[in-house]
Amino acid sequence: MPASSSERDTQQRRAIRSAIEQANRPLSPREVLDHAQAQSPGLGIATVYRTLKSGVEGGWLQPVELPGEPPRYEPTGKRHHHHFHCRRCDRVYEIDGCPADLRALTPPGFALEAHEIVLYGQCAACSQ
Amino acid sequence: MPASSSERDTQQRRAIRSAIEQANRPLSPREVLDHAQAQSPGLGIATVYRTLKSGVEGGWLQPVELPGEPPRYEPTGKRHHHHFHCRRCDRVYEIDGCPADLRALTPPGFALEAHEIVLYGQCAACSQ
DNA sequence: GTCGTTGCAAAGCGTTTGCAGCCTA
DNA sequence: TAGGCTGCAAACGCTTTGCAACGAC
Repeated sequence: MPASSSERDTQQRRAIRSAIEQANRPLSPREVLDHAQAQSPGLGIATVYRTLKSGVEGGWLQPVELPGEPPRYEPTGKRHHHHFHCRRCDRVYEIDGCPADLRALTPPGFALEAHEIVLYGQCAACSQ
Repeated sequence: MPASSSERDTQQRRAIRSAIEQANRPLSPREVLDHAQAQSPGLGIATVYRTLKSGVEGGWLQPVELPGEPPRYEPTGKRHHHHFHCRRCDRVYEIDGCPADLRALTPPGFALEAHEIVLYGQCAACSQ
Protein backbone atom coordinates (compact mmCIF):
# COMPACT_ATOMS: atom_id res chain seq x y z
CA MET A 1 0.00 0.00 0.00
CA PRO A 2 1.55 3.31 -1.06
CA ALA A 3 1.17 6.26 1.26
CA SER A 4 -2.18 7.83 0.52
CA SER A 5 -1.81 10.64 -1.95
CA SER A 6 -4.23 12.96 -0.20
CA GLU A 7 -3.92 13.98 3.41
CA ARG A 8 -6.71 16.32 4.25
CA ASP A 9 -6.13 19.31 6.43
CA THR A 10 -8.82 19.12 9.11
CA GLN A 11 -9.40 21.10 12.24
CA GLN A 12 -8.58 18.04 14.35
CA ARG A 13 -5.26 17.40 12.68
CA ARG A 14 -4.31 21.02 12.91
CA ALA A 15 -5.07 20.94 16.65
CA ILE A 16 -3.05 17.77 17.17
CA ARG A 17 -0.08 18.94 15.16
CA SER A 18 -0.03 22.28 16.90
CA ALA A 19 -0.25 20.67 20.34
CA ILE A 20 2.78 18.54 19.59
CA GLU A 21 4.79 21.31 18.04
CA GLN A 22 4.10 23.79 20.79
CA ALA A 23 5.00 21.45 23.60
CA ASN A 24 8.78 21.37 23.80
CA ARG A 25 8.80 17.86 25.12
CA PRO A 26 7.46 14.53 23.87
CA LEU A 27 3.74 14.04 24.58
CA SER A 28 1.80 10.88 25.30
CA PRO A 29 -1.42 10.20 23.33
CA ARG A 30 -3.44 11.18 26.37
CA GLU A 31 -1.49 14.42 26.73
CA VAL A 32 -1.96 15.14 23.05
CA LEU A 33 -5.70 14.70 23.47
CA ASP A 34 -5.84 16.99 26.48
CA HIS A 35 -3.78 19.71 24.81
CA ALA A 36 -5.52 19.48 21.44
CA GLN A 37 -9.02 19.52 22.86
CA ALA A 38 -8.47 23.15 23.81
CA GLN A 39 -8.46 23.89 20.09
CA SER A 40 -10.83 21.19 18.90
CA PRO A 41 -13.34 20.49 21.68
CA GLY A 42 -15.12 17.36 20.45
CA LEU A 43 -11.85 15.63 19.60
CA GLY A 44 -11.84 11.89 20.28
CA ILE A 45 -8.99 9.73 21.45
CA ALA A 46 -9.33 7.48 18.40
CA THR A 47 -8.56 10.39 16.13
CA VAL A 48 -5.47 11.15 18.17
CA TYR A 49 -4.20 7.60 17.79
CA ARG A 50 -4.97 7.59 14.08
CA THR A 51 -3.25 10.90 13.55
CA LEU A 52 -0.20 9.90 15.57
CA LYS A 53 0.08 6.70 13.59
CA SER A 54 -0.22 8.41 10.25
CA GLY A 55 2.16 11.11 11.42
CA VAL A 56 4.81 8.52 12.16
CA GLU A 57 4.18 6.81 8.84
CA GLY A 58 4.16 10.15 7.07
CA GLY A 59 7.50 11.00 8.61
CA TRP A 60 6.72 14.20 10.49
CA LEU A 61 6.31 12.47 13.85
CA GLN A 62 8.69 10.33 15.82
CA PRO A 63 7.82 8.02 18.71
CA VAL A 64 9.95 8.37 21.83
CA GLU A 65 9.88 5.10 23.68
CA LEU A 66 11.40 4.83 27.11
CA PRO A 67 11.66 1.62 29.11
CA GLY A 68 8.53 0.94 31.12
CA GLU A 69 6.84 4.07 29.83
CA PRO A 70 4.03 4.58 27.35
CA PRO A 71 5.31 5.99 24.06
CA ARG A 72 5.46 9.73 23.56
CA TYR A 73 5.68 11.64 20.32
CA GLU A 74 7.81 14.51 19.11
CA PRO A 75 8.35 16.16 15.72
CA THR A 76 11.04 14.65 13.53
CA GLY A 77 13.98 16.59 12.20
CA LYS A 78 16.11 16.48 15.28
CA ARG A 79 19.55 15.00 14.82
CA HIS A 80 20.65 11.73 16.41
CA HIS A 81 20.32 11.98 20.14
CA HIS A 82 19.46 10.02 23.25
CA HIS A 83 17.62 10.84 26.42
CA PHE A 84 18.32 11.55 30.04
CA HIS A 85 15.46 10.67 32.32
CA CYS A 86 15.48 12.57 35.60
CA ARG A 87 14.27 10.33 38.38
CA ARG A 88 13.33 13.25 40.55
CA CYS A 89 11.25 15.45 38.28
CA ASP A 90 10.49 12.78 35.65
CA ARG A 91 11.39 15.09 32.81
CA VAL A 92 13.18 13.78 29.77
CA TYR A 93 16.10 15.68 28.26
CA GLU A 94 17.85 15.24 24.98
CA ILE A 95 21.54 14.46 25.08
CA ASP A 96 23.95 14.74 22.19
CA GLY A 97 26.76 12.38 21.47
CA CYS A 98 26.93 8.67 21.18
CA PRO A 99 29.49 6.04 22.18
CA ALA A 100 31.39 4.93 19.12
CA ASP A 101 32.09 1.35 20.05
CA LEU A 102 28.62 -0.13 20.24
CA ARG A 103 29.45 -2.47 17.42
CA ALA A 104 32.10 -4.04 19.62
CA LEU A 105 29.38 -5.16 22.02
CA THR A 106 27.47 -7.00 19.34
CA PRO A 107 27.87 -10.78 19.59
CA PRO A 108 29.40 -12.58 16.59
CA GLY A 109 26.84 -13.34 13.91
CA PHE A 110 24.45 -10.67 15.10
CA ALA A 111 23.59 -7.80 12.76
CA LEU A 112 23.44 -4.47 14.54
CA GLU A 113 20.95 -2.06 12.98
CA ALA A 114 20.08 0.48 15.65
CA HIS A 115 20.42 1.25 19.31
CA GLU A 116 18.81 3.10 22.16
CA ILE A 117 20.51 4.63 25.17
CA VAL A 118 18.77 6.08 28.18
CA LEU A 119 20.61 7.69 31.06
CA TYR A 120 19.02 7.93 34.48
CA GLY A 121 19.86 10.22 37.32
CA GLN A 122 19.14 13.74 38.39
CA CYS A 123 19.06 16.74 36.14
CA ALA A 124 20.91 19.94 36.90
CA ALA A 125 17.86 21.56 38.41
CA CYS A 126 17.15 18.64 40.72
CA SER A 127 20.68 17.72 41.79
CA GLN A 128 21.60 20.96 43.50
CA MET B 1 3.36 -4.99 54.53
CA PRO B 2 6.24 -7.33 55.39
CA ALA B 3 7.10 -10.02 52.89
CA SER B 4 4.82 -12.93 53.60
CA SER B 5 6.48 -15.32 55.96
CA SER B 6 5.36 -18.41 54.08
CA GLU B 7 6.00 -18.97 50.40
CA ARG B 8 4.81 -22.39 49.49
CA ASP B 9 6.84 -24.54 47.19
CA THR B 10 4.37 -25.68 44.56
CA GLN B 11 4.85 -27.58 41.35
CA GLN B 12 3.85 -24.49 39.35
CA ARG B 13 6.36 -22.22 41.03
CA ARG B 14 9.09 -24.77 40.63
CA ALA B 15 8.30 -24.99 36.91
CA ILE B 16 8.28 -21.23 36.49
CA ARG B 17 11.48 -20.69 38.40
CA SER B 18 13.26 -23.42 36.53
CA ALA B 19 12.07 -22.10 33.16
CA ILE B 20 13.50 -18.68 33.92
CA GLU B 21 16.75 -20.00 35.32
CA GLN B 22 17.38 -22.36 32.44
CA ALA B 23 16.73 -19.81 29.72
CA ASN B 24 19.87 -17.69 29.42
CA ARG B 25 17.90 -14.72 28.22
CA PRO B 26 15.05 -12.66 29.66
CA LEU B 27 11.63 -14.21 29.09
CA SER B 28 8.29 -12.56 28.58
CA PRO B 29 5.33 -13.78 30.64
CA ARG B 30 4.07 -15.63 27.57
CA GLU B 31 7.44 -17.31 27.05
CA VAL B 32 7.58 -18.26 30.71
CA LEU B 33 4.18 -19.88 30.37
CA ASP B 34 5.18 -21.84 27.28
CA HIS B 35 8.43 -23.08 28.79
CA ALA B 36 6.98 -23.89 32.19
CA GLN B 37 4.00 -25.78 30.80
CA ALA B 38 6.37 -28.53 29.73
CA GLN B 39 6.89 -29.25 33.40
CA SER B 40 3.50 -28.25 34.71
CA PRO B 41 0.92 -28.93 32.00
CA GLY B 42 -2.20 -27.25 33.35
CA LEU B 43 -0.35 -24.07 34.26
CA GLY B 44 -2.36 -20.89 33.71
CA ILE B 45 -1.14 -17.49 32.62
CA ALA B 46 -2.56 -15.85 35.73
CA THR B 47 -0.29 -17.95 37.91
CA VAL B 48 2.68 -16.89 35.81
CA TYR B 49 1.87 -13.23 36.31
CA ARG B 50 1.32 -13.74 40.02
CA THR B 51 4.57 -15.62 40.41
CA LEU B 52 6.55 -13.08 38.40
CA LYS B 53 5.19 -10.28 40.52
CA SER B 54 6.00 -12.00 43.77
CA GLY B 55 9.42 -12.95 42.42
CA VAL B 56 10.27 -9.34 41.77
CA GLU B 57 8.98 -8.34 45.18
CA GLY B 58 10.87 -11.22 46.75
CA GLY B 59 14.08 -10.12 45.08
CA TRP B 60 15.00 -13.20 43.06
CA LEU B 61 13.58 -11.84 39.83
CA GLN B 62 14.36 -8.70 37.90
CA PRO B 63 12.20 -7.07 35.24
CA VAL B 64 13.92 -6.15 31.99
CA GLU B 65 12.11 -3.18 30.52
CA LEU B 66 12.80 -2.38 26.91
CA PRO B 67 11.47 0.66 25.09
CA GLY B 68 8.03 -0.01 23.70
CA GLU B 69 8.06 -3.64 24.79
CA PRO B 70 6.29 -5.61 27.46
CA PRO B 71 8.67 -6.40 30.33
CA ARG B 72 10.76 -9.53 30.37
CA TYR B 73 12.15 -11.25 33.44
CA GLU B 74 15.51 -12.66 34.39
CA PRO B 75 17.08 -13.87 37.65
CA THR B 76 18.84 -11.29 39.76
CA GLY B 77 22.52 -11.54 40.57
CA LYS B 78 23.90 -11.39 37.05
CA ARG B 79 26.72 -8.94 36.49
CA HIS B 80 26.23 -5.71 34.59
CA HIS B 81 25.04 -6.33 31.07
CA HIS B 82 22.76 -4.99 28.36
CA HIS B 83 20.43 -6.48 25.78
CA PHE B 84 20.09 -7.14 22.10
CA HIS B 85 16.58 -7.20 20.72
CA CYS B 86 16.13 -9.20 17.52
CA ARG B 87 13.63 -7.47 15.28
CA ARG B 88 12.91 -10.63 13.39
CA CYS B 89 12.19 -13.21 16.09
CA ASP B 90 11.56 -10.69 18.85
CA ARG B 91 13.82 -12.51 21.29
CA VAL B 92 16.05 -10.62 23.67
CA TYR B 93 19.66 -11.64 24.31
CA GLU B 94 22.14 -10.62 26.94
CA ILE B 95 25.28 -8.86 25.83
CA ASP B 96 28.37 -8.31 27.93
CA GLY B 97 30.42 -5.18 27.96
CA CYS B 98 29.56 -1.56 28.28
CA PRO B 99 30.85 1.59 26.63
CA ALA B 100 33.15 3.35 29.06
CA ASP B 101 32.43 6.92 28.12
CA LEU B 102 28.78 7.27 29.03
CA ARG B 103 29.67 9.82 31.63
CA ALA B 104 31.02 12.00 28.86
CA LEU B 105 27.53 12.20 27.39
CA THR B 106 26.06 13.52 30.59
CA PRO B 107 25.36 17.24 30.42
CA PRO B 108 27.15 19.46 32.95
CA GLY B 109 25.38 19.56 36.30
CA PHE B 110 23.53 16.33 35.70
CA ALA B 111 24.14 13.42 38.06
CA LEU B 112 24.37 10.13 36.22
CA GLU B 113 23.12 7.22 38.30
CA ALA B 114 22.27 4.47 35.86
CA HIS B 115 21.83 3.75 32.20
CA GLU B 116 20.16 1.40 29.79
CA ILE B 117 21.43 0.35 26.39
CA VAL B 118 19.47 -1.69 23.90
CA LEU B 119 20.83 -2.86 20.57
CA TYR B 120 18.47 -3.68 17.74
CA GLY B 121 19.03 -5.84 14.70
CA GLN B 122 18.97 -9.48 13.80
CA CYS B 123 20.29 -12.29 15.92
CA ALA B 124 22.64 -14.94 14.59
CA ALA B 125 19.83 -17.39 13.96
CA CYS B 126 17.75 -14.88 12.02
CA SER B 127 20.46 -13.14 10.03
CA GLN B 128 21.65 -16.11 8.03
C1' DG C 1 -7.58 -28.76 58.90
C1' DT C 2 -5.68 -24.10 57.42
C1' DC C 3 -5.02 -21.04 54.46
C1' DG C 4 -1.86 -19.92 50.74
C1' DT C 5 -2.20 -21.16 45.82
C1' DT C 6 -4.32 -22.29 41.45
C1' DG C 7 -7.23 -22.21 37.10
C1' DC C 8 -10.96 -20.18 35.11
C1' DA C 9 -13.49 -16.49 33.68
C1' DA C 10 -14.56 -11.83 34.03
C1' DA C 11 -12.96 -7.27 34.59
C1' DG C 12 -9.61 -3.48 33.54
C1' DC C 13 -6.92 -0.60 30.70
C1' DG C 14 -4.88 1.36 26.80
C1' DT C 15 -5.06 0.93 21.82
C1' DT C 16 -7.34 -0.35 17.45
C1' DT C 17 -11.16 -0.93 14.32
C1' DG C 18 -16.06 -1.07 12.11
C1' DC C 19 -19.45 1.92 10.80
C1' DA C 20 -22.55 5.63 9.55
C1' DG C 21 -22.49 10.41 9.09
C1' DC C 22 -19.55 14.57 8.31
C1' DC C 23 -16.73 17.77 5.81
C1' DT C 24 -12.62 18.96 2.95
C1' DA C 25 -11.12 19.52 -1.58
C1' DT D 1 -20.31 15.24 -5.08
C1' DA D 2 -16.69 11.82 -3.71
C1' DG D 3 -14.20 9.79 -0.60
C1' DG D 4 -11.15 10.68 3.15
C1' DC D 5 -12.00 11.81 8.16
C1' DT D 6 -14.38 11.71 12.58
C1' DG D 7 -16.72 10.22 16.90
C1' DC D 8 -18.82 6.51 19.01
C1' DA D 9 -18.80 2.11 20.65
C1' DA D 10 -17.35 -2.42 20.22
C1' DA D 11 -13.39 -5.27 19.68
C1' DC D 12 -8.66 -6.47 21.01
C1' DG D 13 -4.54 -8.02 23.46
C1' DC D 14 -2.33 -8.07 27.61
C1' DT D 15 -2.54 -7.97 32.60
C1' DT D 16 -5.06 -8.16 36.91
C1' DT D 17 -8.60 -9.80 40.01
C1' DG D 18 -12.74 -12.47 42.16
C1' DC D 19 -13.89 -16.85 43.40
C1' DA D 20 -14.37 -21.62 44.61
C1' DA D 21 -11.66 -25.75 44.57
C1' DC D 22 -7.11 -27.58 45.50
C1' DG D 23 -3.09 -28.99 47.98
C1' DA D 24 1.37 -27.86 50.81
C1' DC D 25 2.52 -28.01 55.41
